[in-house]
Amino acid sequence: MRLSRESVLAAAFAILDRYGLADLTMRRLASELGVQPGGLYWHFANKQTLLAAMADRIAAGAVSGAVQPDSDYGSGEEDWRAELTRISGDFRRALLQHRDGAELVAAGYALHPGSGEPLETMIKIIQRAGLEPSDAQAAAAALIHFVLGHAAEVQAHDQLRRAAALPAEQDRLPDPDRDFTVGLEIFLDGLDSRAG
Amino acid sequence: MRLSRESVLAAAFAILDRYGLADLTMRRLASELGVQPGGLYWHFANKQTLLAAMADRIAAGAVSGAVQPDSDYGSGEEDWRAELTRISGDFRRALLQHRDGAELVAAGYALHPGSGEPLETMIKIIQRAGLEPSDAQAAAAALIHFVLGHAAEVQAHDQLRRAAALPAEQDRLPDPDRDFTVGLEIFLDGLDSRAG
DNA sequence: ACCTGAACACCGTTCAAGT
DNA sequence: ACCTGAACACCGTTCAAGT
Repeated sequence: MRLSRESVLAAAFAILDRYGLADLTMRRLASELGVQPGGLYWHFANKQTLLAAMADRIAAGAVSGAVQPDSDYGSGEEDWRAELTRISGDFRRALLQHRDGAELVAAGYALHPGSGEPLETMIKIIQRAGLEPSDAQAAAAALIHFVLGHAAEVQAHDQLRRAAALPAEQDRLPDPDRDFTVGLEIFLDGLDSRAG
Repeated sequence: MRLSRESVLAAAFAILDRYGLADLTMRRLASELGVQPGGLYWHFANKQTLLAAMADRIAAGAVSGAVQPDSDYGSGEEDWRAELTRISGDFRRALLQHRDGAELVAAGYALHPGSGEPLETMIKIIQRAGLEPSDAQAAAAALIHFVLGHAAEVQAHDQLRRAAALPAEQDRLPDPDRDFTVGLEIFLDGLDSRAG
């Protein structure tokens, strides 16, 4: 079978989901595709580029739902809160969709910060909430960092459970969903203070 | 010269600061110490253990300043805000002290979340501010995630500048210090809402 | 255009054997 | 107790050469 960027990406995601980021090596990926390691380098310049493409795909999946267009500006004064809640939840869900997704996206995020769709969207919404541009940018970055860190912690704990081969859902984190909600609400309340 | 946990750690920090986390390999560390790679494994079970020890040391350096003891409880009702500001700033400074410090601590943080001194201290302060324990835990985790993510972004940008060999302080991030302050203040305002 | 073969320069870790 | 020597089982990347 012929290779393509798409088939390489698909195989990469398959390895990621089944075995985790540590086992996603170029050699393993090649052997899974029935190809020599060097063959991959015709489609991706290097491993970093491949990982960045995966990260972009994960992050892009978080903003499928269209955001309130600017034309609907005056439709509601508190809509920014609902929109920020939704997009943060979507981003979190996208990260948790793939094993080690948060770590992968966080690594890629470092390379070209701002390429991430969620960030740009959040900045706009926060500006609409009443913050000036530089504050909105700082606030959006903070929100992204919270979501990434939260998801990374959840997935790190998943990995510990796997390693220890814990039988049941025993020592789960107390309540990750609630931790996320609480953290998000605190942040939104803070935004409210600064906007009002 | 005889090896020791301490001398190994010192050499590891020297490599970290001079060449970065990617160049901190067991083999390089061994050669820097004039020793065979296998020799390191008498002092540290594996690389992960060594990195965790480094992360602990960085994080521990952030809480050198003693925190308001519980006995001084009633000394001021808004002290939690100042204390949280100080400890967050200390933590951030500790992370930025060593090259790739945030990435290192974040990775170790995943292994035993809660071992970090800063987290425990923050939880106590936030409880003192009026949040119930489970909320305080979620809030402190969120704050840690923000600081870690912020510092990681700053250092990732440092690395990009190094790689590109940019001549001057040109394309610095707009203003990392301000971004940190803004993000922190938004979070503290949110805590205030929830506490009051 | 797309991939193979084969090499280069590395890794982390183990473990008998030495001192 | 502490380290050497030497191996094992890997890595990412390059690049002439094939098709």
